[in-house]
Amino acid sequence: MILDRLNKKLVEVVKNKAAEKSVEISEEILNQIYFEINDEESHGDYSTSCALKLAKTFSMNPREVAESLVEHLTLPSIKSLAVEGAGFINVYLTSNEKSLLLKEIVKLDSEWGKNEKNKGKILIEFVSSNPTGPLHVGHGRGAILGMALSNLLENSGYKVTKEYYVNDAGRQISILISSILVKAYIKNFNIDGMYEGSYIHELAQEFSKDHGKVDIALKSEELSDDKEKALDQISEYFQTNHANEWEAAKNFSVANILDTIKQELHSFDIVHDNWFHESSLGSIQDSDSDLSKSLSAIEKAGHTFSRDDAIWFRTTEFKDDKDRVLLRENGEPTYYLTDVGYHKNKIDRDYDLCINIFGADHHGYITRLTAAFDVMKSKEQEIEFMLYQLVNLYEDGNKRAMSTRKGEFYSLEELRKELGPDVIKFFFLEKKSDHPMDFDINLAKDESKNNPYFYSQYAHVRCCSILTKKNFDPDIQVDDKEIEKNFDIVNKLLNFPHFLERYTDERSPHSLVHYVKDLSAAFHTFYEQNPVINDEEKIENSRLLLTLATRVVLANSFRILNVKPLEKM
RNA sequence: GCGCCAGUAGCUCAGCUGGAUAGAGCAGUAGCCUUCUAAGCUAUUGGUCGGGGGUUCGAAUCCUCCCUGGCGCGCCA
Repeated sequence: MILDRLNKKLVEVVKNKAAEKSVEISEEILNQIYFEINDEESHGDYSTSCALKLAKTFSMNPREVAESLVEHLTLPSIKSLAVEGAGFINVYLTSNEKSLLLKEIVKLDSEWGKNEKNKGKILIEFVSSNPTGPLHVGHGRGAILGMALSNLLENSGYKVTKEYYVNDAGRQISILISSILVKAYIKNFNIDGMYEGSYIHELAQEFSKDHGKVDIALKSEELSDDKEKALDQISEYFQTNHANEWEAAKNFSVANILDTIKQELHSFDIVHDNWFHESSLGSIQDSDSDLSKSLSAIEKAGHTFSRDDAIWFRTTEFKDDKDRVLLRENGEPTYYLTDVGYHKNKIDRDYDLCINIFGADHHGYITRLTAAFDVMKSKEQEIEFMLYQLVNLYEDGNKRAMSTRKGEFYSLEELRKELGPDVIKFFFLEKKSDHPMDFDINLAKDESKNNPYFYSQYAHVRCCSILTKKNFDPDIQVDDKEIEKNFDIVNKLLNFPHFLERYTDERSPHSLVHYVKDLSAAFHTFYEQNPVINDEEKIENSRLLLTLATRVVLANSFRILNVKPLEKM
């Protein structure tokens, strides 16, 4: 890549200069010796401010430093170099170099933008919503983010495993099963806190069809006034008196709801490689289970203590505000311990990096999970978190009301049926994830340039439409002037791999969306001002080259964003 | 009270590992269709980057204090 060559050369020249002057350049400054990509033609294709940073070390003024570096910065692809402003060095590439690079893009096609620089194994966990109901819009944001980030990471060489953690044990699941059994067998019985909604009704109906009549002796009058206690009493009742039905209902409902979730994710082209069940972590009684292994790992490291008959993890040693219980007074593991056990399992599967995508309301969890991870991990393993905030739906300028009378969030399925999956993906990815988002439904439905999704797709469609009429011919000469005329578009296309690298390192898929919008805008401008199909063969072929390269880059970007590029509209 | 995230144009947001005049879209204003889809393009109006200090050649970007908003602070999951 041209930028890599430039940077290598620059560092070499700077080091020579330092040797000549017998001065030492600090590591910190050395890391700042590089060229940046310009988005404005006035400063050339690339520029560096390294002369300003080196001024002190070299005890010269910045412009002098720049001048002395420029003398030695010669490469065949460079047309000219200039020292401008306070001491910036600007590089102008030859237009012939640009033409050659564009031809390279076209040749590489879907490979353009990929790199193999990174070798690590990454586990990325996302969605992981409880199998107690359908996905809501907020889950959708996490799902879409996770998928795009996975694609970005894979694109730059990482080996990525996408995983969904299924909370198929614990109290919420018990309440779900109770809710279904109650709905199936008892009339007019309702406790605050039980799951509701049409899906519960349907599951109950289907379950009772398969399992015939069951006599239930449970009476609401006998339950505690405390609704939380009452919920547990119901679970207990079923588990002792109707153990078979309980087991059956559990398997049936979890499988069913999980299936619904999986289908919804599939309609967004989101596919996990692995569905990890909480129940597979085993029990604390089994010393070979992940649960037990994780607990003893922390104990062995000397970070636990006993208090009130519970076992605690001294997480305050890891900047947590309070210590955390791992094993409860009653001998049962806390939710925290199961999560620690899950992460022990991830560690043992030998990933270099574990990325967790969490709803921002779970951010309080980061410190304690990191603490456990750091205690249990081996060598250079790392953990990283990405948070996503709420999505507010707006329509006609008003916030759209919550979906159900229970104040639940809008379901993802409803939104998808209203808008289609791809526009939702594009909109969700456009905003930084760790920021609450206002989603404008009217805008998402709009089919004009106001809607960035359509605007970007339309650029791709225009490329395709031209290319069906005539295609770029590599055997016909290209007019370098035509290439040079279109700085914006060429600059974006040539540096695509660098941009992707940055977005990967920054974990910022939203930047890729902005890139796509910018490239689309540059292409629309080009389209209006440069009729591609043309009598001048060389000019036509040059414009076809630009069109084809744009189509390649837009398609590759859409692929990473997990959005299907349209060829016709 | 403590912690995390944020406050940039009328609106929705980029820019934040410090760099050359703070960007885009919408909304506003003025233009462009016998020509590859006008589902588009061009020009233009609009900002003491929440406020005060500091660090330096240089701060929207780093540090610090304050103000405002969102979220979180269970032997729940």
